[in-house]
Amino acid sequence: MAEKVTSLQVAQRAGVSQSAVSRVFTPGASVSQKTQDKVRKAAAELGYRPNVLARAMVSGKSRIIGLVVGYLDNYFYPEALEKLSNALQERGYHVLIFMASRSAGNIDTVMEEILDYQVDGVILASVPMSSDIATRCQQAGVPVVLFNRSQDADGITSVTSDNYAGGRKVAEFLLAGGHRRIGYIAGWQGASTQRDRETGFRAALREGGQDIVAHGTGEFHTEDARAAARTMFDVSPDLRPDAVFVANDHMAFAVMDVLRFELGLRVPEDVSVVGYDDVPPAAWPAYNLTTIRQRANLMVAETVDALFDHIDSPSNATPRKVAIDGPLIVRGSARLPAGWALQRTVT
Amino acid sequence: MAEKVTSLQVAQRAGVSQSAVSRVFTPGASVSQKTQDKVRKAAAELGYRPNVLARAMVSGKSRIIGLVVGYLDNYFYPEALEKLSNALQERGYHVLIFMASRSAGNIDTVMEEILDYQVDGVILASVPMSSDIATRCQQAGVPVVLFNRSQDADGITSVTSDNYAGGRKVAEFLLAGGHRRIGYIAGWQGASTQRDRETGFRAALREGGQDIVAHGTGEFHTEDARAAARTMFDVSPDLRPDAVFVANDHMAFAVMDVLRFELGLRVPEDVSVVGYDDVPPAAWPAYNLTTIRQRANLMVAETVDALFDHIDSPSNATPRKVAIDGPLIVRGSARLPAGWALQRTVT
DNA sequence: ATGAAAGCGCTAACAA
DNA sequence: TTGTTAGCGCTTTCAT
Repeated sequence: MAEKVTSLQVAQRAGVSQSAVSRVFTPGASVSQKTQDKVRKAAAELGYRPNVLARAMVSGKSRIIGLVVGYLDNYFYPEALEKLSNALQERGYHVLIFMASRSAGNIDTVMEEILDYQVDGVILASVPMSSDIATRCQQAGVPVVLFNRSQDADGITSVTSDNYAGGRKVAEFLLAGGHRRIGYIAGWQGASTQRDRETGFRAALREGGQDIVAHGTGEFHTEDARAAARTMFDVSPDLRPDAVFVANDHMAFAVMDVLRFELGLRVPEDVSVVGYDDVPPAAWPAYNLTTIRQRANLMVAETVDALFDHIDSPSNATPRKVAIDGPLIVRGSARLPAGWALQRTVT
Repeated sequence: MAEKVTSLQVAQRAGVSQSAVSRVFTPGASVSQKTQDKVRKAAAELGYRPNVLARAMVSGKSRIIGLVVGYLDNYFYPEALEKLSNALQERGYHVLIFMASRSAGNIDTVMEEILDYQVDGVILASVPMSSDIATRCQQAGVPVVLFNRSQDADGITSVTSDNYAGGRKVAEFLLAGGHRRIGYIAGWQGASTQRDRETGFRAALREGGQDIVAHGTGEFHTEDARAAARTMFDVSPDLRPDAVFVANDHMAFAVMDVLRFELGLRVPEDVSVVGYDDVPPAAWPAYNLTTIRQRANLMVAETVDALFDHIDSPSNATPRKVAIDGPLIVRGSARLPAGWALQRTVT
């Protein structure tokens, strides 16, 4: 069991001062090649590695980013988390996870904990009360960026897909497909993603001379979505919507299941279904869901960029709101407008 | 923007020594009620919170657990991660994520990084080369536990489901269902989970007087599983297996898709399919997959227990290998043996 | 370019 | 119970 090796030990073995060792392991320091070599050799022999925590104490930079996440059952988040973590790792940072779920105590506890760790920045994803947390982090001088959620008023940086535009695209697609009775199953109203998707959707619908004929709320949860689907579709055929836009894929799967397996309806022959996110199961043949793609790679890149802008420039980085356009991925769950080609998606 | 508040400032405002403040925030310390009150009041007024990093430096305990994970696309892992993180949070610890994926540099880099952070313990999940890493951590004096993976030889603690028993259960179920041509689609051979599942499966099959008639390898990846399914089932009907056990759900979905949507076979009428893990999509009606449940809650609890045993007792905690039995969840993807009841699963 | 010295914010003996 | 005193391992002036 290798004992802890300190810079002092390396210094002694190399016959230099302790600060020399520190310099060798500090990117922009001034050390002679000779010292460099001696130190590196000694360090290698001893298996020395700088202690990140000690460095953090004196430098004030922990190289830790706090990621606060509410839940991972929407499969967009595991994907985002993986990419986020990878991107941060490449920059020499690491992700410290904070679950802000129902089970884990209240949000205030999480807030205090995250500050205790002296994180260099915070990313908030799928977190209820995002705005409160964000504000408190900023007050504490910790850069924050909201991932896949936005905040209207204040100057908080956020990265989302262009949910308004996405909602519009779905409406236009459904309109073009000749649908006359269009329904909408919403997510949690507290989320900007939900609100923007719905706003864009309804705006484009109205421009096409229609409006939604049915509205349900799934709260982004499977069970609620299921219930909403039953209420919306378990009615006489002439009252039944011929298409439904579901605020995210996670709920759309549940809705499709109710439609096909509980109500015996065919998708898309009887009802067209469109989702949002393009999580992996959307491409699975059993669902083959038409949906708006959230470009996780781009969203992550923008998030990391924005975060480091704030970290690198103590105060003069201006808050930004990035909305990334995502394409409509046309699969088989919605009737195709005349002239539209079915998109073969490689999974 | 609140400035950093130190224990010294709190001490001055409360009119006590700095160590008094420290004691107030140290669980098992001896402080009078009077001091306690004064300090807490001053701390509240100043918005003071102990600096975890400083504490870590002197105490040698960072309250950080390193979680090394290879990928999150098998949906068993996001679930596990969420539960793990919650369980650790309850104990005052937090999870620092290290992605050991293809993209992120080699495993050695990850190893060094994880040690740099002075983590109190390491959990390895779905990581290639687990054994190497585990050994190196132990050498560095950092407790390790393998999650959902085991190591035969050495004394490394691991927590898995009882994969051998699980494999047996599947075989017995298939045998009871009257299947005569049973196939197996394997996961990555480097994983103990794969090996144990296959070993148990074949052992029970042999006891029933059969053996697998077809074997494919999916490597735990969707695409490979798809290819394996094509090879195995795109043959003349008399050569075709009438049942297949797929080493995990993630691959089983892909196999079912190939069977139904590419080859036009009915499940379970033409082919019975059984998976392993019981991830959420297995319960979705579109798949309705019969599978062995990995009890994530129990596995997480055991993992955390084992880890803290090692953390709390520097050296005399004995390595353990926990294998948690998981039930067969009978759904509709496999033909029911006479007398077996279909299990209604609440999703 | 290098060493000496002063802490970063805290805990842990040690006295009192 | 309390205050005083050492450091934890490192970065960072400040001299040299």
